[in-house]
Amino acid sequence: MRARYLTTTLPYVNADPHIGFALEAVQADALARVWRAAGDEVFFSMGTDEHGQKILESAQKAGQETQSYVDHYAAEFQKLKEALNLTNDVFIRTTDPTHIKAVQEMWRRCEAKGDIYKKTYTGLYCVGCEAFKTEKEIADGKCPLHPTQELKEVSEENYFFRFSKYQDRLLTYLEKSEVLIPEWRRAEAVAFLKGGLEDFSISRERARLSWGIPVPNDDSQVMYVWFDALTNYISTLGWPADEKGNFKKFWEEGETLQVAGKDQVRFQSLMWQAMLMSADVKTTDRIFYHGFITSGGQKMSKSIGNVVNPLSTVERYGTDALRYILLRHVSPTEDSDLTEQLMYDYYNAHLTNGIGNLVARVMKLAEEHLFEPVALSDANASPKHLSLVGAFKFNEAMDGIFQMISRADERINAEEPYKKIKMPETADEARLLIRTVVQELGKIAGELEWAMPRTSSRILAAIRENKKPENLFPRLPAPAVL
RNA sequence: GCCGAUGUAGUUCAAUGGUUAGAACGAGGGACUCAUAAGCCCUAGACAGUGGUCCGAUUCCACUCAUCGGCACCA
Repeated sequence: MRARYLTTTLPYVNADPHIGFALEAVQADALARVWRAAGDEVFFSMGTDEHGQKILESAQKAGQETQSYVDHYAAEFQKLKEALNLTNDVFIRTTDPTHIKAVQEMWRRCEAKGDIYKKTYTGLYCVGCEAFKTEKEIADGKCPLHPTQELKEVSEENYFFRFSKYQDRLLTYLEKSEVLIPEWRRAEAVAFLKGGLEDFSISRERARLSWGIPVPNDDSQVMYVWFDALTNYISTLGWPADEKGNFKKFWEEGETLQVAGKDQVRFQSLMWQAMLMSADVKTTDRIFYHGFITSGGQKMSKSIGNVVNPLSTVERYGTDALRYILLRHVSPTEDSDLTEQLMYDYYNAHLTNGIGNLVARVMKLAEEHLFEPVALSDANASPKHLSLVGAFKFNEAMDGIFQMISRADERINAEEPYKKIKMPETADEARLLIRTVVQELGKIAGELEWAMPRTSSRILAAIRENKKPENLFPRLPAPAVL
């Protein structure tokens, strides 16, 4: 048994939960469940990133107080826990007082190391947006949102983090195996490092951006979101006070794993690790980067109308159906496509016709012909499947489980217990066969716990009661054609 | 433009330097009936393009094209 720390990234709460984040959450949850099943002690953290310019703007646009705006969205993201049946132990919000204190302590430590200094930052400022614009945001030298106004070159004093100082140590960090998964993403991080690191700004003038964590001993500045948000990975454990000892147990002495999207390499594997080095905190052991979900071969966007919303998908298909789709039909590390039609096909072919129908046919036979429930030996996932999940091969583990379902169906067809039960001379043989397939079903249920927990327990309950349950995955009407 | 990843049947994926490139969904056909008109069996169907290395390439290399990510202050 060992202590294992697991976290997703914190989604930025200026929009509804994205299916890509649901993927990240479900992958992390699968890992947490598999580890617990193996006897490990797991600390699984999730949360929301709630500070910064974009959120302030979104709140203003919505005509809401910033705090109540973020409260609303934090609640939306917490709904995911129920909707996806997630087993995260904590939900950290970057507006939590304990997080704010932790970030300020992080700041003090980095400052004490001489890694925080003040410098004049000059950028192009759009008066209309009341914000600095990055090069990418500027078209033809103008802000696309306010093309009639000239951008102003504005300077302000900000604090900077001495990122450049950590170039060599980061290179060394990246040499360790499995710090980046998949391994080939390392090249990207190394290339970034070798391009030379620039110190990054970690504060803004409070006059321009009020929605942030105050900089210690400087009321005129608030922290920029990066410094704030990244610190959540340890503030969630109670760092620095660590009254419950979770930080020591799970971060310092345990194994740490972060799950993030493939666009996060720079932030998670470089900037965050440099901050940890500066604060003399252990770096993250492993960071797993998942791929993106596209829809119809394109990035999801409201204007295209191809957005797959996780909450409405759960409403239509159910929690375990979405978990199933994300774990089996989405590649762990490559981009994958999901459309209404694809999800409907997966649901029908494998859940309704597959596991759902198998449970119905087996339990009907059992209910009618067995005199007592079949006793199950402990239903646990097989080591083979557990290790596949532990190696982030969620889809391969799922393939293995669904092969067991096919084999059970094949067996029933081949051995025909439903026919043999009707003839007195083969009735006993039929009952034995039925017991065997019920046992097989129990095994399948045990295998499914980490992936489809409710389905797993419903199957086990049906076996215990020796009763055919309500259809697990009812047949649904086809989706409207787009 | 540079770096990395991906490109395999209608669709979603897999494998492999060498006999017939696997599977699932969908499609067509068949025998059955315990089950959610489900399940089972059979059939048809593919290696992005060009060039190279090699006795032999889908697999290795180069280039082209397409998609995605990165190339720093949007997280």
